[in-house]
Amino acid sequence: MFLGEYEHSLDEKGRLAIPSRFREELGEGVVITRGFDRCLMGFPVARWQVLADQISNLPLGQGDARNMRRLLFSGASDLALDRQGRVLIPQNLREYAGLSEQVVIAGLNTHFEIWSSERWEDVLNGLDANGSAIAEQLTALGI
Amino acid sequence: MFLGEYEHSLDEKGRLAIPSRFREELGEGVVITRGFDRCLMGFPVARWQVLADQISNLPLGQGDARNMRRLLFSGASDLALDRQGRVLIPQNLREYAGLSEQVVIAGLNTHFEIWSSERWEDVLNGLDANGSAIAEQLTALGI
DNA sequence: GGGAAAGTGGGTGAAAGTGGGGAATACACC
DNA sequence: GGTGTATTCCCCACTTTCACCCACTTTCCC
Repeated sequence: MFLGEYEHSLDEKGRLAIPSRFREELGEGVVITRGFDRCLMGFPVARWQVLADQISNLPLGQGDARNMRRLLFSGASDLALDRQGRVLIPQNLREYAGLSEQVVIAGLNTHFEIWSSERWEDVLNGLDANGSAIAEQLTALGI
Repeated sequence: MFLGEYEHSLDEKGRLAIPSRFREELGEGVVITRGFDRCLMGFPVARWQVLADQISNLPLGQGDARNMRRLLFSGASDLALDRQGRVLIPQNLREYAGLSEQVVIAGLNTHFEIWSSERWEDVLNGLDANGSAIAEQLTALGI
């Protein structure tokens, strides 16, 4: 269960410390890939494999499915944490998500996302504006 | 069953004592999330997981649904109680709910809410003002 | 009134987050 | 083939934060 919002810094070498709460659930490795809306996604290896299988089984005929595969697989890399619990984010992924020094790591229950601080601010601000829509969706779930 | 209204204080370290009546029902852990109207919500872990699964099953394709998940899960936190029955409220949640020293914890049967004392006052006053409207809604429900 | 439990405050050692040095490897270039 | 640069993966070290423990005061209940 990945929960919470963490503001960490990307050092000069491009390393990012994974929140300690996440490390246990990740075990040895983590798969980082491109996500939607110019963020990166991180998965435990086991979950990634399930997801990868599902995507691979989508019909080749659908354009959306093809693009989904391009997004997910071409950017994916299986990374190990160093003794300090950090991973080296590949440069192409850093560029994709526009990561600079300040980075936000956000838990999303089954996986987590990595954002540049500025973009993350925008996401949160955009949500405030749509607060009522969220309330409605939650009500539909019986909360 | 979470019932009652408790006024507790948030200490300098951001810790909040959970009312002892609630502790048994929470067991070891509690999940605190952003709630509506700038309060925080607290759930027993088991109940939270039911909600989390429902939300996680929303379609990934919709931008709104993605953003809703980001708001909910990034604003959630799985916390353990210390031996004194307290939890450390993460700073981003403290800010969201505007918590200062005086805090109100209100039972809502299935979960509980955490308010800054000032805001809680406003809520109660609002109830006075809108009492009749609320009564009408209850009547509509056959209560 | 006495005892237990709840709420509050604070100290301390461990762990998290951060920065950087240096060896090993890969790569391009001369 | 040799050299120089860049990258990556190890360490180690520092600062800050947090989790844990202990102690005090107040409240509640018998």
